[in-house]
Amino acid sequence: MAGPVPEAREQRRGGNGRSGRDPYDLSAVLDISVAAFNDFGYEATSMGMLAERLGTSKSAVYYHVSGKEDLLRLALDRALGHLEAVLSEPEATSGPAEDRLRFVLRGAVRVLVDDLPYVTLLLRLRGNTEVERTALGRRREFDHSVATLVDEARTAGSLRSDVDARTTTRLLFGMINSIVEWYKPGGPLTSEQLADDVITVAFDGLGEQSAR
Amino acid sequence: MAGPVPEAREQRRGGNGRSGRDPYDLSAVLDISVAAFNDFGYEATSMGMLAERLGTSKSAVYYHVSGKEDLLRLALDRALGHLEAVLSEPEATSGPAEDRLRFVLRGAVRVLVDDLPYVTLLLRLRGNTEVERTALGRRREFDHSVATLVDEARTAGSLRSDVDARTTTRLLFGMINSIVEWYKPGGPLTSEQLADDVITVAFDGLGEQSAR
DNA sequence: TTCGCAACTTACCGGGCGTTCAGTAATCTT
DNA sequence: AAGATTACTGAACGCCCGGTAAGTTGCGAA
Repeated sequence: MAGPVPEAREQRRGGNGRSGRDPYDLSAVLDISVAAFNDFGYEATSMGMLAERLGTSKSAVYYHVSGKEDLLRLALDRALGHLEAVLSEPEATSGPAEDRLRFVLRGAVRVLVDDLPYVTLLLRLRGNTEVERTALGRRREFDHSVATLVDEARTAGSLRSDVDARTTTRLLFGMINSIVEWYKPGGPLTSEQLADDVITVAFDGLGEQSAR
Repeated sequence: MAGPVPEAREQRRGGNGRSGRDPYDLSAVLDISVAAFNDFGYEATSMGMLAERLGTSKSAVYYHVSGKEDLLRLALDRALGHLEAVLSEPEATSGPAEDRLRFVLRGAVRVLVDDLPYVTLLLRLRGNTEVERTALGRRREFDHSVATLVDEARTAGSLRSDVDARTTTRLLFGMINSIVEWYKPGGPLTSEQLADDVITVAFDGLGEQSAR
């Protein structure tokens, strides 16, 4: 339970940095911090624990970031940036509503898996500070965009209309977001296969296969 | 942002207690504490904040419970007890696998809604302390029981078999558990209607209605 | 009228938290 | 070789946390 995590040293800059002292760079500090935040929860993770995992001192961390909250802000920016990028891709902005919806869902699963720790952190926010509330606002905007897509697909007749649209969207997100709680990269289930499964279950349900 | 929450006083024992001083009883303290834990997160909620919401002092809280962790343990016991009770009901233990699965899912949604704050707290645990790890163990056992049910329904041919059983179960739980993040009791959506919607979407999917 | 107990209140404690700061060694620049 | 810069170290700071000890109040019982 003590001492630096093995990967910590390997995530240092190595020989390609300007210094021969093998220092940390920001992204290595961020990676390890986010992992710790997810293990213990953001509030329950102390700067001392971060330092221990990084194999340095508390004050060394302050050379790279301005504080604990800054670390959180950087991490959330990354997760949100990548999620929002999905909505900007051409396949998300033109074509039949159902196709755009499927593309965005697939993209969301991809980002979720590629940036798993970062998105995990985002999805567990409680909104205690201004940084958290800002991030939650951006997340709500993303959700809203997808909800609009669901609405359009419903109107176009691609989605069932006997269940409330808002409920539909939320159950859909619930399913997708839950991935962060159990998906382990490197396991037998690839991210592509996972995305396929999500789309299949979401659109066709768990019941025995129909002819669709 | 300061002072006791209005409901605090109304949740006191009133005239039916033994004392005429209108004291708190344990369940009122628990209700308000769990609400605070959900608002701020368990770690981020201090005993001082709880006292403020209850309209008393920190040490008054210690008259009712032995500490912060005790409060957590009591709350988690309640949520887990009610969830486990669903599995013990006769409709969950006999009959066709698909019927038993539908009954348990419906029951889980019912408990989730009836004990919303308590189950919310349970679903957000990180396992930092022994109390949390014990609760997570019981929750895993519950999940495992439902996973077994899913397996049986698959074997009986009631569920699709082109998606991995483990993935199926997890997406199913993801959908159901997400309810705690958005369902507001007293709104237009009743808990019965919600349970119907969950079962419908889970089994038949979001796609346009088939003939099933 | 006094007693006894439930239900507190006020005052406090040690400890860990996030953060700061002065100093320093190693390295790059000139 | 000298100076500037990078990347730290170690010791402290003040604050607030969970928890406690001791005294006080209000009310029912005798």
